[in-house]
Amino acid sequence: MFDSLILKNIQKHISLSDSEKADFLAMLKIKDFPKKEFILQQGQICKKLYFVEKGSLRSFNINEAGKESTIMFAVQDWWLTDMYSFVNQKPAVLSIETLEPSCLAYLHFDALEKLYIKIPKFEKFFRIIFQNAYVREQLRVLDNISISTEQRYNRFLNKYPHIVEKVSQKQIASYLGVTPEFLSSIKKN
Amino acid sequence: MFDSLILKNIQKHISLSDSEKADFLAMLKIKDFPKKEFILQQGQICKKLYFVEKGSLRSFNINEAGKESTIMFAVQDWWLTDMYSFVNQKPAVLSIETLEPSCLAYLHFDALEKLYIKIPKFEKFFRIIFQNAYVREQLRVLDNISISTEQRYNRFLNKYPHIVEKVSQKQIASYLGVTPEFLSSIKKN
DNA sequence: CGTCTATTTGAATGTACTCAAAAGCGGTGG
DNA sequence: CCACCGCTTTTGAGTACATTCAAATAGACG
Repeated sequence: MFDSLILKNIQKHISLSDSEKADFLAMLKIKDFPKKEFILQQGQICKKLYFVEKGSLRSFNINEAGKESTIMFAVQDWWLTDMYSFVNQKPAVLSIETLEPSCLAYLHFDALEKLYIKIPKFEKFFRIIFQNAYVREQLRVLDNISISTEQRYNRFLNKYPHIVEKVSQKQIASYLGVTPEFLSSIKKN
Repeated sequence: MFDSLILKNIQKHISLSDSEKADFLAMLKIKDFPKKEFILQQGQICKKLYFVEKGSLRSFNINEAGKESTIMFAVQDWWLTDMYSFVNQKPAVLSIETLEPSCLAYLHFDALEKLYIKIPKFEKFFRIIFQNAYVREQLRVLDNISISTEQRYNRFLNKYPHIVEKVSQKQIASYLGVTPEFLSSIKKN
């Protein structure tokens, strides 16, 4: 069987028989989105868990004061959703938009629940995915509270070179939690 | 069968037969620790996943500049470890110490691996635990980059009243990522 | 009671934001 | 292909937020 990118991603952590692959793919949907398309709007209930087959996206929050904060960028081979909204089925904290024309595979909330029952190995798969996501966010918290903005900017450049290519300075600033003006002044030095 | 706190915690998300409980408990160890005892030192390989039966703990990092940053506080009914070190079996980023005399249940890394195989339901359990932990950390990142220190302090007080009772101002400051002097000046207003 | 640490206070300094304006850049339509 | 428009990036001045350092006060604990 030809393995799409998402099957390769899954098989980094669990192995699947051909019939399991078929069952999984039957639940999966694939769709193309143009540039700057919103796939989730803050306040909606998030029903889908996305995987980036191609392209790039950004999830972000706009607070009461109107301040925009980028939570994550996602490029090819990344999973993405508003996890808070998805797992609790409560209004989304985040909006998600494409940064360029993108192809997304996704599982509906109900499909994932069925998948966990039909192929319990997926519990393991997502246990590992969430475990890694938890570690990643915890290390980001540590960066946020322990080092200077300049250091965090440099770490971002080193850690995510593929993302840097695709996003604006303004968006990086909103990921770091500083103003574009201040990030600009950092670069000068 | 009498259900200890940890069994109750687990059965919030999965149900266990008496024999499964017995298997699980056979892998679990329980130990008392005095106040201010280190259960993990930054740099060590973290071999254990802890559950707080009683007491309270703090995980924190000290960076090259000597700055101490609190990553989390854990009270009764919380799971705790250096997840980065535990899952990757690499040197710990964090130290963990008791804030008061505490009773901890814990699973050794190898025991947990066996547990996943023997009772696959635990994949589901920890999938949910890590999913929630991921959401929690992501929301903390959002707070860190989007709102003022004063607002974050107030949210901390509201969100974790049981923790506030047990920790010093200095430790809260290091959780928020500000100096104790500055937190003191915030309180004055 | 004495010691050690936490907390408060204040002055000086550095970090980051706000606001406004200019310069740069990319996409679109003529 | 060029001119224009809108958005991003830069620059700078003024202000607000946060740290550093030092010293005084208050609490915790043996």
